[in-house]
Amino acid sequence: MTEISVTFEDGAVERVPAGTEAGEAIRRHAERDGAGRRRAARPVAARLDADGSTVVDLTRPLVRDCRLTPVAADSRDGLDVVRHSAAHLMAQAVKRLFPETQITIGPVIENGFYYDFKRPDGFASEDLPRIEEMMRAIVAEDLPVRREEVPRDEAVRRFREMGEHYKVEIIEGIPEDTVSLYHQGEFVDLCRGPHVPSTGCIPAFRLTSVAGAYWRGDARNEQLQRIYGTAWASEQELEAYLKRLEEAKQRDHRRLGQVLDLFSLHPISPGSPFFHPKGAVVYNTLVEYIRGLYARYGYTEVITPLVYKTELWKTSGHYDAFRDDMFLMTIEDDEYGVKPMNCPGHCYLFATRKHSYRDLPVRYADFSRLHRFEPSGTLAGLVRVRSMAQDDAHIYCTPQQLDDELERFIAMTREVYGAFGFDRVEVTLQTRPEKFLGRLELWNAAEAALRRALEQAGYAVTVLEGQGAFYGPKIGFDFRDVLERSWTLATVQIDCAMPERFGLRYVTAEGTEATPVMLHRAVLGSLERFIAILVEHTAGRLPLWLAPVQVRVLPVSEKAAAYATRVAEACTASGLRAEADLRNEKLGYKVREAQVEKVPVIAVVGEREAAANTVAPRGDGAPQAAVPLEAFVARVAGEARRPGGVA
RNA sequence: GCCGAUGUAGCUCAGGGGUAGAGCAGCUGAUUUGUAAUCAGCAGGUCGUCGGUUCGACUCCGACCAUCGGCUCCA
Repeated sequence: MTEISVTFEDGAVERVPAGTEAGEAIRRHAERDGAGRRRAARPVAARLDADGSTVVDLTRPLVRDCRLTPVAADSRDGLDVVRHSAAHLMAQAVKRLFPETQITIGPVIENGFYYDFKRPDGFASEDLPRIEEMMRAIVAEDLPVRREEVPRDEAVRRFREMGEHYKVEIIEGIPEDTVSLYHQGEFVDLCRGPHVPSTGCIPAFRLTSVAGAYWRGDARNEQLQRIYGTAWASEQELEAYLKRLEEAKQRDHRRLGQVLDLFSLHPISPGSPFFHPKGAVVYNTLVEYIRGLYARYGYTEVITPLVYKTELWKTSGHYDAFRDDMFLMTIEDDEYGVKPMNCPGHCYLFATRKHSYRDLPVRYADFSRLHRFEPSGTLAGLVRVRSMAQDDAHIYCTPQQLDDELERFIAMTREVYGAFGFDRVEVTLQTRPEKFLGRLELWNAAEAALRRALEQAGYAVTVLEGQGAFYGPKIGFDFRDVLERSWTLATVQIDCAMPERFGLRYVTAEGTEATPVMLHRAVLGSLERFIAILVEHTAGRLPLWLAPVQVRVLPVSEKAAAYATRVAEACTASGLRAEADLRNEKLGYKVREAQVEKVPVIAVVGEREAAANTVAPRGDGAPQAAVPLEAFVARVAGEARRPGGVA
């Protein structure tokens, strides 16, 4: 029998007969290197370098010389394998408990996996513990997992016999002539693999939720039942993950929004937040901040109607695309709508007078409230609402000014992200979708301009083909928060349709008329969503300049009440949002409450401070030495200055 | 909109076919407090809404509404 050489990471070379399984080769190597065996966790798969760096089953026969690296369960690749195998494990358990169920697909996702099933009665949450129990039983059986390669027609025939019609459909769509199947006990699934060598190698998992999902992700197709699960290399890691989820819940803006008394939602207007006084402070302070920047970046603010005849959106093209998602009403035989966006209104505003190239660029900023009839099932806190406002603006300029305008916008975005300390930003370029308005050459020029601007700004860009708006391509600035979620905040879009559809013109230097270039742009995006993201990112500890209450003065007893009031007034006189907590409570109680409400500056005053005209600040959870009142006010007022002011 | 779950006092939650309970918050009083919860008393609920079953429904059934987790969508 011919022998082959298997080279390991440590340089050791193992001579084994051709056809030896990868797992066997790893075992031999580990036996020779006792320390290594102790060091390396039990592998769940192997990386076969000579074969295109692919991760393969431990049961894969080695046929030629190769480099082989064990893949441990707790490695990135290993977790993928474990999770994929957990998905198969779940499908097997489901088939045992509910044989009438058809299996479809079951991929790995971040932190876990899911499997989509077709079952006439669907699944209830109570089914999950039963399925989990069966999964544990199958783990205990430690069934070997076996890979089999079969001709595609053969696979189709077998799955058809099993009544797995979705699998048949999937296999029929595979171009290759041979497909791989994975067996474990009585269960067989179409799969590329790799998988763990046996069902006993799936260390820790939990089923988390049931959901509906559409076959092939298309709402026109029938609905399947999706079961989500999470799987880890050990029980400890599973527990740690579940704990992280709990902690994320503590930062949820819906919870904090209540604790901090920022906003509430009421069934009387679903998806339309009520901003409480404190929430309104945050909201308005953000608007004032952006207004301050507009003064420097050359925007002019406008105020435009909330309600228009629908003719407006028939012209813009929105009516066709979004009619069902608008608040519409008929009055005196005319159909009206509440505006879901500002752009068409701004086009009318632009057309109220004749423009010269000398007027351009025109930059209309608008903080109007917008209303969109978002489907009921999609509403979520401040993140997905029916009533919202953006730091919206539309720029009309000449083609020659376009590059400068894009550069100016990127500069403003950078300034804002810098002010919030958002340093993890990814940029996407979203190109022409299948359904689009406007001329192709405009689209091509617009996409080129956006590319140019991003290159100029030095961004590494991810291109999302076909993800642009129907009227133009866009750039998205995605911010990744502390919970590793990505949010598109700023966006700029070049409009390839509206200027022509609204017949917008300006007079050129040559005395001829031309169509202006139109940009749509926002930096914060929706104020509602921005507030939600900021609250979660900061765990409710908003930056001082945004905090609804910046200073709370706590008198030690009633004897210091008058002085506490004086301190709060001194703060207010310096432009700070300050209040004195004069309630008849012990100091510890008031401190606790101020901490829970995340008031950034706590100032304790007792008889000592009153006598010395000082305050005792409480920084990061600990009391500090008393400082003179004036110095305290000056320091806090300085730190609370809104960013972006003219120096 | 679709699938699954939840809905009891302002908030967090317990209860269960015979017409509701706690803690916190609120109010009143006592306490005058030195850095994360002082004590006592009082008050507070058509048990999400509507309909059905029942002698009787907050509890069982149905529809609807809202919220949560997903799917689709997101100008």
